[in-house]
Amino acid sequence: MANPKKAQQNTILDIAEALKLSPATISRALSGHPYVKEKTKNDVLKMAAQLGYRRNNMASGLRSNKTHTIGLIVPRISMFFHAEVITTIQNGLHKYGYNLIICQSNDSLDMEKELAEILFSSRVDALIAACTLHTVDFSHFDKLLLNGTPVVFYDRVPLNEQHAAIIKGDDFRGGYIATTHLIETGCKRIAHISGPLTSNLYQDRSSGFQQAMEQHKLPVNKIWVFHQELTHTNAREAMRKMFEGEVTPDGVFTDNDTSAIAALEFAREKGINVPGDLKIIGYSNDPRTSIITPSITTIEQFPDEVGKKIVETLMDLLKSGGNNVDERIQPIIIPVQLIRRMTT
Amino acid sequence: MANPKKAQQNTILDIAEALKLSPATISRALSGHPYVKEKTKNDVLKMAAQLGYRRNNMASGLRSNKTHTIGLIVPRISMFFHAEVITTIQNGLHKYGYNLIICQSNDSLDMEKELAEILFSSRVDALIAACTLHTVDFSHFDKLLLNGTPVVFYDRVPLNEQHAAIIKGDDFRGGYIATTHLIETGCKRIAHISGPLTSNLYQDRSSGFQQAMEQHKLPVNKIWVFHQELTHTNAREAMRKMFEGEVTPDGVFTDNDTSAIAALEFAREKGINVPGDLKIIGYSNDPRTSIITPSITTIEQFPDEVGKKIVETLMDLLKSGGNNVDERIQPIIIPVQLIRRMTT
DNA sequence: GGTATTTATGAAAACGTTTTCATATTATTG
DNA sequence: CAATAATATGAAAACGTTTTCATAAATACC
Repeated sequence: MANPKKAQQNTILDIAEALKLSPATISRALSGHPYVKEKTKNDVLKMAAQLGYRRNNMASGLRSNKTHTIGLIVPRISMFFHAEVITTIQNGLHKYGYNLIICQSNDSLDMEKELAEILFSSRVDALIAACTLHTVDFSHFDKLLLNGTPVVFYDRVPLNEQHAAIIKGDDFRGGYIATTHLIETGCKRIAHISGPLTSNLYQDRSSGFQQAMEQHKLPVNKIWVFHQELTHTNAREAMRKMFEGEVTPDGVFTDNDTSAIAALEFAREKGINVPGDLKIIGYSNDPRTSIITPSITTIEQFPDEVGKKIVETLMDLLKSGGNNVDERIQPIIIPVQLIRRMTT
Repeated sequence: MANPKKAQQNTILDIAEALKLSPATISRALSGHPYVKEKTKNDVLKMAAQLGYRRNNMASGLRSNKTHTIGLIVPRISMFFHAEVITTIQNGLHKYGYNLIICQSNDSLDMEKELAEILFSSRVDALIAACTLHTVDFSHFDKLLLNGTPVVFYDRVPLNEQHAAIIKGDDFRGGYIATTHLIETGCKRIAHISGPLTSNLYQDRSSGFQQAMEQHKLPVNKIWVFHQELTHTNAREAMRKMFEGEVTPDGVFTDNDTSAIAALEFAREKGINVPGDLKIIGYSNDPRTSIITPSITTIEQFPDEVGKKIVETLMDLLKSGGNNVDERIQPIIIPVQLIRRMTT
């Protein structure tokens, strides 16, 4: 068992002393510098293992200005989409020898700002961020960018960012195909439970919704369009309001699956036949949508693809060392797909 | 917008120069040292803000040997229980000025070992770990402990660790009350779909199961007891095997909710009446269990409490600076609770 | 009013690496 | 075989803080 008396850690100097070599050579041997004799290298590696040596990342990072660490800011890791993206990113980065510091903003703008500062303080080599719903001004990321630190935004992204990479789902198309699907399955009176328009996500999905409605010459009933935080209770409340009216919707498109679940539960309780009298479509393909009865039609966002693209982009940016930053980086759009289930 | 030309960062020396003070004073002013004039402190703070100064954590950490960063190793962040625990930990630590590096082992022992090394390299002030199912030997954490770095294990924990703190749910009692509940609702032929016995979790839940059965003088049918990775397909396969036989179970206790869901789906497909002919109880109170029809009875583990206790314990350990390590730290057991739903 | 104490600051060392520069050794070339 | 190039190593500076030690200024005490 471990002896918890504070033990001083072995450093590069201990290896140097043991082998009668200079610390410089040890450093080179450990980091695979070409100009170091094969034998020396082996000796060093062996001695390092023997002494249980482990590089001190702070010393290394301070001197070399590289931390091999990448920061990630995300609203909530418990959201299915994000959990998947994060896992893909982490596994991807690991292959390149990078570590990930995962931080949650809890969808609070203040927290997001603070986390950006903290990650800057930690001198992460790059930053990945999925912003808050309320993030309209993205200037708290400027310090990183100014410093030449690559920043990749995904999901909730800035609209006019010159220097950061942007990766997002095709939200316009998502909104469009969801709405079109409702129309094609016979809906005439379609409601839209959407998120706040401060976020590009809901702007785009709303535009998609609008365009599909227009194209099929269907009127958009304004009191059936909600822009609100996409919580279970908010969605329920929206449903309650709509079904108080004389004319009620025969289709509901919600911008996330939690709201779709709430809508379905409301319908079940009120004895509204789904999909007979009311069709429901959600967004994100949360595992819960396939488990509930009836299972919910939704939009798949391919978190895996998003994650992969983020890693790929990041590696490019890190390799180019902030050289190609002058050319405006084009946003990358990941396609979406309709997953048809029993609610439509 | 940000100018991406590599800009050198402002340091403590820039502030010192601007104010004609020494770097030492700046450092003291910024870290709230008592012996610094109020006016000086204000000047420094103002100038720091003006220059957009942010402490370099690597330099700071290297010198002071404190990183204000805590490492977390977890099998998967997407597991509901862990996501909740992590969120509580992160929010809790944030209040004390600590940051969290979240790492996933993907339930791979090799990865867990590597992550422990990496986090040691980063000289985290402490480590929190929920181990792999296959972690039997915990010696890869010894280097941290040897170095005086506090380690807190939770969920999947070592059994004979002298120096680390241990926080776990009451798995024995969980197994016991789940089984007892099945018995009390009339089950006579109870199956147990459990995880591998390498992990304390499933050892304890199995013991609870055994004891409840014995106490009620019910026989344990060995071919109805499974120890396997708790995946959807494994659980399905177990169900298939059991329901091939002549005598079939009238109650199934599964050690996680994914398996319970699989069992329920199997029953639905085969037209087995739940809870009439078969009762099912899961473990963890995953949100999916309350959404599925019929909703699944399960065991609540109070991830929030676990998270809070972890933070509390950690802060104690960090305050005491590894002084009270000689007294064996007692494991902390968090109570569990039966959540009765429609499958029993 | 002199001594002791507290408060406030600076100079310089220290943390553990990496890297530049210099130099020594070995290999290659004509 | 001399001259050049490539390989291999070491000395010392550097990264940006914190902290120890020293000292100066202000305050308290008898």
